[in-house]
Amino acid sequence: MFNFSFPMAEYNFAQIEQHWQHFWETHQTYQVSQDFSKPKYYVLDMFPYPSGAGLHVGHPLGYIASDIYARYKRMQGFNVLHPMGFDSFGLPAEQYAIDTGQHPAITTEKNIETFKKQLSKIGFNYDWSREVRTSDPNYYRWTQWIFQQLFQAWFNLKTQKAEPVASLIAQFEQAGNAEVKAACDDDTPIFSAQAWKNFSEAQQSEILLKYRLTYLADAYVNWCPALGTVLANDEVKDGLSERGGHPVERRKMRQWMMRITAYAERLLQGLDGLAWSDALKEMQRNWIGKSTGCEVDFAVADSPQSLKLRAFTTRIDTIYGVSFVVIAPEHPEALALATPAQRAEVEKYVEWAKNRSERERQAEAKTVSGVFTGSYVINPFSQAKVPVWIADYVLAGYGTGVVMGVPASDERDFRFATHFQLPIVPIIDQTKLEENGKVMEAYSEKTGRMINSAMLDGLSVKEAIEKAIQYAENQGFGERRVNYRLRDAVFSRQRYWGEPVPVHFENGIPKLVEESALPLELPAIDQYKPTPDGEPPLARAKDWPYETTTMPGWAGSSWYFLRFMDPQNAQAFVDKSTATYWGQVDLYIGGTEHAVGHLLYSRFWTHFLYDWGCIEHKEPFQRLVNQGMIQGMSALVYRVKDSNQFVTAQLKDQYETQELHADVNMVENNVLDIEKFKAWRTEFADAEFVLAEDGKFHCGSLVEKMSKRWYNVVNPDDVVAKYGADTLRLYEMFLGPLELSKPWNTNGIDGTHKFLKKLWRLFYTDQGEWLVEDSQPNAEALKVLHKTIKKITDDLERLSFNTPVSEFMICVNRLQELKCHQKEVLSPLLRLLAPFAPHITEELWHRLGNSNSIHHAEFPKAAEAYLQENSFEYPVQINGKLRTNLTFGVDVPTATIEQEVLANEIVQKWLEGKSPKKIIVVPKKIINVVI
RNA sequence: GAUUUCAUCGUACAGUGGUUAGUACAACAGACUCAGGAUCUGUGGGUCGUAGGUUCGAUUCCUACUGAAAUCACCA
Repeated sequence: MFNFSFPMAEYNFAQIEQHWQHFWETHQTYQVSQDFSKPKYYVLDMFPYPSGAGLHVGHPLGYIASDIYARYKRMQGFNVLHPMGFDSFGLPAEQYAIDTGQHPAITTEKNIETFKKQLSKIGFNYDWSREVRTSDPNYYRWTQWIFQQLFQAWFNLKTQKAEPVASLIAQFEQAGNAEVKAACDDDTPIFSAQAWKNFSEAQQSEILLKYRLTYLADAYVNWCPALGTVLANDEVKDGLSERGGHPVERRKMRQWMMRITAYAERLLQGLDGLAWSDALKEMQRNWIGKSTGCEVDFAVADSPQSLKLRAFTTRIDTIYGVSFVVIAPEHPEALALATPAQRAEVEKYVEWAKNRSERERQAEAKTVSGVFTGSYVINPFSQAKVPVWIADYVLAGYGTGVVMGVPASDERDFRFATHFQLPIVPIIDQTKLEENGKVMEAYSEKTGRMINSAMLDGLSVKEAIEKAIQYAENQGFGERRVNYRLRDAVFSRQRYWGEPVPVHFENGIPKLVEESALPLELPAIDQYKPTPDGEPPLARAKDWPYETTTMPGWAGSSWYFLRFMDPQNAQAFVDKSTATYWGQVDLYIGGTEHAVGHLLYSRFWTHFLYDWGCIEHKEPFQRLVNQGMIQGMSALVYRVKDSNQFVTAQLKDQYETQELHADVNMVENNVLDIEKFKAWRTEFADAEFVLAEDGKFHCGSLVEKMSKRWYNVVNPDDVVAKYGADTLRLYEMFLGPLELSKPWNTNGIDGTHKFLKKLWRLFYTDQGEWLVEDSQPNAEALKVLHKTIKKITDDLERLSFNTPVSEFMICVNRLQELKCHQKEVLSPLLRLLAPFAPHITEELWHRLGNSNSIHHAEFPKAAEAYLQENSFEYPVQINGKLRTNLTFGVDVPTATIEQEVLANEIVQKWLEGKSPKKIIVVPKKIINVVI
């Protein structure tokens, strides 16, 4: 049945791996069963964007870990779902299309094939029959469908869940919107039932958009001129686009938005139940940025319209220290507050602030700028009259866009007040003062007692906050309020290669495309760039009556984990009972770069789909592990200045040299292959080399990002060709803990390869003679085996993938010492190792005479019986120093041990006749006699 | 600045309130070989970041400091 014709003397990984990969594919070894009676386990990798560059050794790290875990769980009897797919919409393919005119679908298809070919060589146990691609119309039809559901939903704050818009309309018709508590736009007007009925269709549509979970709105967005599109907040880093690093500016545009803020509280609370790293949860908490405080009204003095400015603060206790109020330049009342005398200056400032890019604004965060409006407001607590300023350190999008300036207790306010010479009054007794009584620096701690604060004097900060809020609420000029830093997400992209938004417009009113018309497929267009008058690429399509922006990259990835459960379903995005069976992803492995993007959006959509009754779980990913980045280890050579002479690393300090990067593929264990180096580039062809004492040329090394630019990219294909997939898998795990970032250094790979050879030697002599015996193994060998089983199982349970490799090495070394070749030991050992090294174990498993796949065999269980000892040799310490060893049975009572220890000759000698103060017996550990 | 994580042979990682702190690579020596490679055998190498504390006993627990990494950072 199996062809074992190749030589057995050597471990021939190339033949073994090719043979079994083919076997698994033809026998569909990894196809997931639809048997819902078995316990399920869902192991998922973050699916990749198929870039043209292909894989480097960093990519498979997480895939290998999840692959091992999935195999482990299957061997334990779970029905394991372990799929793979592609996040195949995205910018690079589109950029390439703009440059070459080639349709992005074609390049994407090509890239996916490359990826799959590379992945297949590593021996993953993906069920490829479940593959999904976000750019496939059969897939994005459901992305569009989910979008439509969000459009038809509003978030009821009373029930804390999404409900159909129809129920909202019913309420409007009954009683207007005064009693409706909903997550909605801040500028939503209050109207009566009658008013609602009198609204035109367009007006009603506008109102409803303020409630829908996906909606059109004029918003300040991150516009990236270089990419020609808007970006979400998490796609912008330090004022530059995450992709490409282009400048980003603020621009007001009408955009599709996602009302993720509706779920802010649930997204925050939900974190508590998840088995994610603290760091990651903290990042999400920071991003959501909940702050509890109070809104308070400042009436504008001498205002004919009795205008009020509402400020948000977490420190209402400091209200008596307010010496000014600042509003954001974008604040709607900014110009209205300008007195005639100040008007010109205010206009100038607002104009200036508007045109500043996000980057400039952040880069100059420490420089103070602002302008006085000429208006004053009344502090409702003290009745003090304070000036109103406009400054761009106040953000329009957070809170109310109005800040009360308390320079003595806020650093930014302090800087502002100092710069514009506004009064600074200390209101907490801990505030540091100069000798002349001036405030030295802002005191922003929440400890101390209030001073100069009338009714709050003497209270602690906490008490003062509580009292002030209650006072404000009683007096009707303020209320308790929770704010989130989280913003609604911009959902429009002015690009081609994304999901079309399934909406058309009738007289400017957005209407959903009929569900039966989905998928709304991407139209063919002549060029992939914007139209000459700046419209998105889809505006080029003939007869395209639909929305011209497309969805962002995160749309398709926000629910793909659900599609894997039921990838072919044409009736629904996932069958509900199937989704109920598979439920949450039990283990999700991926990079930390998606901490606040993908992982937050996916949680949002999953919460929504739960509310909508489509699935029965709220949180998509129960346990999540962030694998670390694999960095590159660059090789450096040192060239003597102005010459073609190179110096070995040890001697470089004796010369004046410059560093050059050499390709790491010409370097082994830091030794440069000089011939390859000379052939690498013509300019090096006749280079000279100053060698080290050992006659070799050594390179320096440097850890940096793996990148073509540094010639330090290692392709897994090359490693597989040289050592085999099993070695690559073991080595990637052996490099270190999964979560840690670590450099790829091929130096150690020999070690893992040798290990596999040693394993082979347990089965065959170097002459190819079969060594395996059916005889009974001795107790020692069994102990080694079961100790290993226990350790490996424990390690896997806590997702430690590097330690088992070292444990396997110890085990094989020990078995070799013991000359153990018994089947009864080797068979469980193979099953134990199978998740890590699936090819060699499958091969040896069949050579042991098995006909089923080892990957469907049972994972061995540790038997305590083999691990137990019946006696223990105790180290005996006198005052913490080892003096002798004594052996006792494990069940001897400590009292007996104490007696016998004291009676012992050597102990007696050390006691020198004194009686011991204390005697400590730790069972199976140690005995310590204290004198 | 805030939060989180971390610090153990030359390097990368294990490990532990308790005897002599392990594994791999690298280094060194030997066997085999014409030689190299491969293989095998053996050897050396660590005050467990620094300083305190708890304890009979601390590399392990606690505190401070130092250093490193990641994320966030005008969010009122």
